[in-house]
Amino acid sequence: MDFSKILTKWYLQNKRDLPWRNTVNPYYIWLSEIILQQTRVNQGLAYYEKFIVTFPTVFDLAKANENTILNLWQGLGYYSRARNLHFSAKYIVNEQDGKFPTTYKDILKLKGVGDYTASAIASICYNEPHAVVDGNVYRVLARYYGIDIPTNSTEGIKLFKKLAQELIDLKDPATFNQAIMEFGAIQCKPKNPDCTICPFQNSCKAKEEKRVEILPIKDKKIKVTKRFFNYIVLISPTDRTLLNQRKQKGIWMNLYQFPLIETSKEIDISELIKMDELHEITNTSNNDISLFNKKPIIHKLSHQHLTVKFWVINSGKEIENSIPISEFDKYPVPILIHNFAEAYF
DNA sequence: GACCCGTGGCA
DNA sequence: TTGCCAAGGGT
Repeated sequence: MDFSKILTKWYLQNKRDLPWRNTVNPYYIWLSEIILQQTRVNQGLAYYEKFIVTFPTVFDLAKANENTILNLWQGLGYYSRARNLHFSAKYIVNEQDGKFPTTYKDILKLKGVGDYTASAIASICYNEPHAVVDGNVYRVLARYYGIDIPTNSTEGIKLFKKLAQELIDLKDPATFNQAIMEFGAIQCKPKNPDCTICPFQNSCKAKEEKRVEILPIKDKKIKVTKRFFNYIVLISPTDRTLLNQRKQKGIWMNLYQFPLIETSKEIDISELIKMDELHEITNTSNNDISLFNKKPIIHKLSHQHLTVKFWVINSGKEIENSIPISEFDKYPVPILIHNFAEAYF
């Protein structure tokens, strides 16, 4: 039996029952694929269910406010996915008469859709034989063929796409694509795969050479920037607080947060009260300041380590442009801010 | 081509 | 505790 045959047989016996596997509606498949980018199935599942209930059609998604969409996306990370999803929904409705693109080439034009996602949608919904290459596929192929070319190098990206494209079952690309990803997720796992029950145990190059644990190779470690955040949580006598929207490019774009004072190192209260930025925010000589978290919160993002302090200030008077604390949940916020609010409010 | 973008699970 | 990595894509 060839690779595709063995793989498909394994898949039909071992696949999970996932909601997006019961439809070929391109809108639903698109939603699921965007949600699952760089995200584990278990983490994305609840978000998929929320989205299809809240936005049953692309028209519902297109006409929603961005805040509503970001609010539903809250906690999932990589928020540009949500902004691009909204942008593309509006494009489909306003410029394509609400009709989802039907070819790989046209699907690829959607913002937030790259080669992987276009291949997934085109194969699952329209039976186009474009091979998907995600983290699972890199791992399966690197091990099966014993390839130590870095998967994130230009050469690697090209090579693995070519290999996947050669292997794909032209008669049923949808099943092949989902099978190889599922195989990578369940059987050919990153750590401690049980090769004794693998259907490829007699043909896998990495198994033969005892290199399963070291493959695939990935080069370049990402540089992590350290930043120091001081959030100023103003509380008015009538239980109102101040939120700002992050408009600049960078992390958490378009999400909300408390007024932020960023410093080059950790600061204490004596340093804080000397800062002009603080007085611009409080609009008064400060009086009632307390630190919420005695030990700074270390919030780790893929490229940044944040050291965060929440400074709570009772303003003693009304706050301009403030919002009722009771309406806090209406605003999309980073999980860091959400966790603070959960604990404090 | 290099760098940026979140969050959570796991060993 | 730390590093890895997850159904990637944009700039």
